Parts: sequence; structure tokens; C-alpha cells
Amino acid sequence: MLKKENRLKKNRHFNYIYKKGEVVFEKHVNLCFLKTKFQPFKIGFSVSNKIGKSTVRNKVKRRLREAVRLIFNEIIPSHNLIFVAKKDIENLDFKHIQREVYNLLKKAKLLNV
RNA sequence: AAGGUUGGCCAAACGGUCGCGUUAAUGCUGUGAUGGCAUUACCGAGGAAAGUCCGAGCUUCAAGAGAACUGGGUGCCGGUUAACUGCCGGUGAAGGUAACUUUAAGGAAAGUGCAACAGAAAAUUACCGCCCGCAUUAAGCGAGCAAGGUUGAAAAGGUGGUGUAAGAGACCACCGACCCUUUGGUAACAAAGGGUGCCAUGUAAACCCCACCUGAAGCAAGGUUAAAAAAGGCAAUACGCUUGUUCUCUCGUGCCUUUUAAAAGCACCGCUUGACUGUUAUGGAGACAUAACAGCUAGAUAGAUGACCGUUUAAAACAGAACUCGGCUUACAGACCAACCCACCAA
RNA sequence: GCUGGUGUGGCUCAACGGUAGAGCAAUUGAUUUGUAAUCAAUAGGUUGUAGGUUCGAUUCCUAUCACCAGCU
Repeated sequence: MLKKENRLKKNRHFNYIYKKGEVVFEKHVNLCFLKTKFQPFKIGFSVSNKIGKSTVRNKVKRRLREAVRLIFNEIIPSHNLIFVAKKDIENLDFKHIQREVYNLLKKAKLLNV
């Protein structure tokens, strides 16, 4: 889990980022991101109703969070991020999810390497 | 051994590293706010948390008492419970070789409706027929009958005899139905005995009748703090007075809408000690009740349980609390325990 | 979380408990030099699923599945 100050919470913020931000695609996950001036930058996760019942959705969300947490220190803290899960993600391994998240951040040029 | 029936119990385990939530302690910080950060410790999803199908608590509808109508629910008997359409025990009916399972099971003589097609007729019956009289080549006319045939899901008790012109509960025996009495049982009901020729089909999960119960909305209910200001409309012959309708009495006095202000607010309370959980004892056939002792066991709010490694044979089914309880229903990998049944073998 | 509603041919909808029907679409034929329009015919339904009541359920009752809408 991420700390409280790094979580994106309000529905307004989600909508704002969806409208104004840029999007990067991968096969099972999308990433929306937008520049912020507020310093503790925030990350949100969105798993829709289509993916499954509540147990499946929770599991997907947890795995995404874990994947982000492991590379948290390498992210450039200038943007707000939303990870959007797509279909068939519930059948993936954790390692595949990790790789996709890494690729997304690389495409968005938000990694510190 | 194999197969089956019923009931109960568990819901992968252990160890390590990183990470998350509540609470407590300590330290730092200091907000409008009992907040924020760090460290340590404890605890951290289910048998169905699900469906939202019933029943309650709790809250609001200003407060309370009552009447009529309408709507809704339940429906064998007894018990149990805070309550229930739940549960337990029994009765009847249906199914199964059996253990056992299922069961919305009041009233059709209070009334109304419906019963397509077929059939003479779907409820005060007569097509083909049977028999007697008249007539007779035949057709026919009058009177009697409902046994046989045809239709249909269903046709006016069934089988066998006596009887008769032909027949018919017209009469007899057995079976069924109804009524009465006795006995047993709290009762539903059962058994026995006697009587009645049998007076009328089905459907109430059609309207309905009878008996009993029933106000509505729901924690997104509702409340606390900062924190109010302005404009408009209606108004004591008014508005409210239960959110199915109408009404009576006691009663209350401003009400409604819009805009602006951190603003579809944030924070806090509601929120978890409760018809609670476990063990033992007693009562009971059981549901359950009573008593003693012990325990505190999630409380999130974009919403906490994940990732990796090792061992067991092994990456386990259905599935994630959202105010809380009691049930019901549905989904489900695998493992274990107990009782019983059937047939076979052996004695 | 709570509260309502709907499932019928490919699509939009009907249907007193008694043979499942209409319009559009599809196919075939007629008409036309040809197409459209028009006319005639044809096929296509486990009435979402599973039980029950009934002689008989699209319809009545119960459970379940899917979809849609509303409430902060």
C-alpha cells in the first residue's frame, strides 16, 4: 500500500485528469498522467465493474499497488497518475503486471533512470 | 468391500523479508477541529460476508389518542422465540424396497366467474341406444329407462349379485363417502361400533368468505461544530396534524423556494458490549430456556489481508465486512466424524 | 449500501389461463429492359432459466440469472 498522502481520492480529480491528461497504452493496463504543482504527488487506480466480482477487482487493485510500490522511488514526482485496468488482467501473473507497469512509466518518461 | 440416507465439523498449515488499517503507549509538531508524522506492541473478512426474500433493533416523519374504508401478508395441530412467512415435535397426503424425503394442507351447501377443442350433455342431461304400446314394407307417434357406446383432464359412487318389460342403491354383500356415538389424544386426528342409499364435478397459487397480523421511509436514516446573510412567494377563514384514502379530538406556529459564502463540502458522532461469544451444569423428546464462570473478537471511507522465498504431494472451491442482529435462499474444491438403511457373504 | 423496473422471431412491440401474433428485416415468386416501390407466398420462437398450482401456463406462485434506471 501507498501512504495516505500519495493516494488520489476525489472523483473530481479523477475526472479532471481523464479530461486534461495524456494517456499511454499497454496491453492490459493504461496510464493517464497530468502535471501538478502540489508536491506530494498522487497515484490512483481504477478497476471497472467489467473485470469481475469484488474479490477479483480487489486482487487486481492490490497487485497494481504492489507493482507501483516496488518502483516507487524511481518515479519522477512531477505528475499525478491513474492506472486503469483492462480486460483479462485477472489472469496475468504478478511478474507480467510488474513489467507492464514498468513499460508504461518508461513510455511516459517518468522514470528516474 | 461397494452403494445409499441423515446430521455435525473444518474452509490449507508453519516459518522468514518488505508493505497497509484500527487502537494503545512514547517522542516530535501545532490545527478551525482529540489533527499530522515517526517508533514499538496488540488485533485485523465469511460459512455463506452474497441475493436483499422475510422478521426485529435504531433514526426521522412536531407530539399524542381514535374511527371507517381500501390495500398487503399468513392459513393442519401444539410448542418455541424479541419477532417472523423462521425453527422444533406431531397429524394427514404424496414418493421411495428401506433409512428417509417433500408438502401455500381453512372454506366449493354465502355468492359470482371460468372449464378452450371434442362431446348429446361441463350441471337440474339424453345423440346412438334399451324396452312397452299403437302402427308397420319402412319411416313414425306416445310412455318408461339411464345399464351399455362415443368425447374429454374430468360424465353424477365402484365390483358382484337379486330384481325388472327394460332398467335404476329399487334391494343385498364387500369397498368408498357422509352423519352420530364411544374410546385414546391438549389438539390436528386415529381406532371401534352404529346409522344414512349416497343431495349433487373441478378450480380459491380466479374473485371472494372466515380467522389472525399490518402507518411510511430508510445509516446515502439522522445528528454535532464553524456560520450565517440576502431576495421572493403564501399566510390565522392559513398551514401542519403519519408518506394508501377520508375523518374526529387534544394540539403546534411561521412555512416554502432561490441565490451567495471553503460548498454535488471537509471533519466528527451514528460505528460496534451485543436479544454477544465460549465452556460447564440443570430442565426438556426437540427447537429452546435458566444459572455459573471466563472473554472482548474488523470498523475501513477510491475503501485496509498483498508480493517474494522455503517445507508439506500443493500457485487450491465459492467468494471480500460497509449500522447491527435472527432466519431463509442460492454458490462451493477438498478433508474428517457419527448414526442408520439395503442387498450379498460368513456365523 | 439502499430502492424500483424489464426479459416473447434478427429488431420494435402485442396477446381474458385454451392454436403464440403484428410491423420492419430475411428468402422465393410475380410485375419491370433492370432496380426501388407494390402484390402474393415462405421460413424463423425450449416465451431468460428451474420448480410448483392447474386437465392445460407467455399469463398465477416461488426461487434464480442477466440487463436497465433512481437515491449521496
